[in-house]
Amino acid sequence: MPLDHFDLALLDAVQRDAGTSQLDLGSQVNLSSAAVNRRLKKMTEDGVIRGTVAQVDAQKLGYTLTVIAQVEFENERLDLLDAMKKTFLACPQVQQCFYVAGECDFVLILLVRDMEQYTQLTRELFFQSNNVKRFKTLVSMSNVKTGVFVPTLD
Amino acid sequence: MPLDHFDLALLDAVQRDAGTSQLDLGSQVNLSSAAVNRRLKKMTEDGVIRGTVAQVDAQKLGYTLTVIAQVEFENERLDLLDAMKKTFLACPQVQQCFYVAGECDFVLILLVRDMEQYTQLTRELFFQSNNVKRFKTLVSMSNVKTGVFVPTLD
DNA sequence: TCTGAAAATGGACCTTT
DNA sequence: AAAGGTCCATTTTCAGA
Repeated sequence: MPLDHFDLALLDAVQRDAGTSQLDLGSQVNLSSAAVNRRLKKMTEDGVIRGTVAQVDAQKLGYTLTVIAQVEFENERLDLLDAMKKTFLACPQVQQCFYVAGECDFVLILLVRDMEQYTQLTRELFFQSNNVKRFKTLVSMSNVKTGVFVPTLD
Repeated sequence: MPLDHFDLALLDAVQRDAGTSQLDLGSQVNLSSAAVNRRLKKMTEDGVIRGTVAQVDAQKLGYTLTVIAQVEFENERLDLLDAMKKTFLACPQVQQCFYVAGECDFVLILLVRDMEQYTQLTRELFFQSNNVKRFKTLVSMSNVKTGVFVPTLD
């Protein structure tokens, strides 16, 4: 599954705008629309392209607050961690979750309507389990850069 | 720009798979494809839908490491912070960046090929400016949840 | 809501290296 | 073989009746 510079250029383009027609993509990278079609199909089959999603403006849906939470656990037993992972995965307000090495165990990015919803969520997510030693809350004042763009050139 | 439950159901669906045809979306939410078309068009014009993007597998492009960096500044002058924002925005390996209140100033999510690339980046991003007091590095052992999904129902 | 034109997708087939 | 190009059928989009 080697990716040549055509593939990388296509990945760059569709990560910016997945709505671009294969004809337009073709003229951007100097390829016929059929070749573009084949390459996109192959990269999708290979799992390089996992899918296409719409990006929704969180503000406009009332999610005005982005919160970063760092959660440290009492007990790091694998089954307990797995249970926490499942809880986080199932919570729609948890937009992202990373399990990290070092001092804190999970880093969460949460999208909430207001502080009240956040405090409510901390009860459900953190205190329900009885396994959270402490957590730290960072409130984003400005979402400088967001998205899921993967570098293609460097 | 009031969003009814049809709109929310559509937003939910296109955030999961923007490739779904309007006909399919229609049968999912009990609407004709024409109605789906009109609603999607309107929400795009209103900026509720900001666009559609392809999700690429970072691992498959060789970006095997996700790093979370917390950066604290010496001097919080507005022009210096703006300069940092621009630097972070321009760096492809900085996937996300939040400016936060409280003890640390920026939280970054970085996608890097290996630790060497990260240490190289810290030099370029953090030490070039001469304005970074300290930074903390958290290495993600497991990207439990990623994406840009905005809750639609709750 | 239905109909139809324009556009986009995706496969078949042929050619080149 | 592997990959590109052209052509064509099918599907999808999207505006007007």
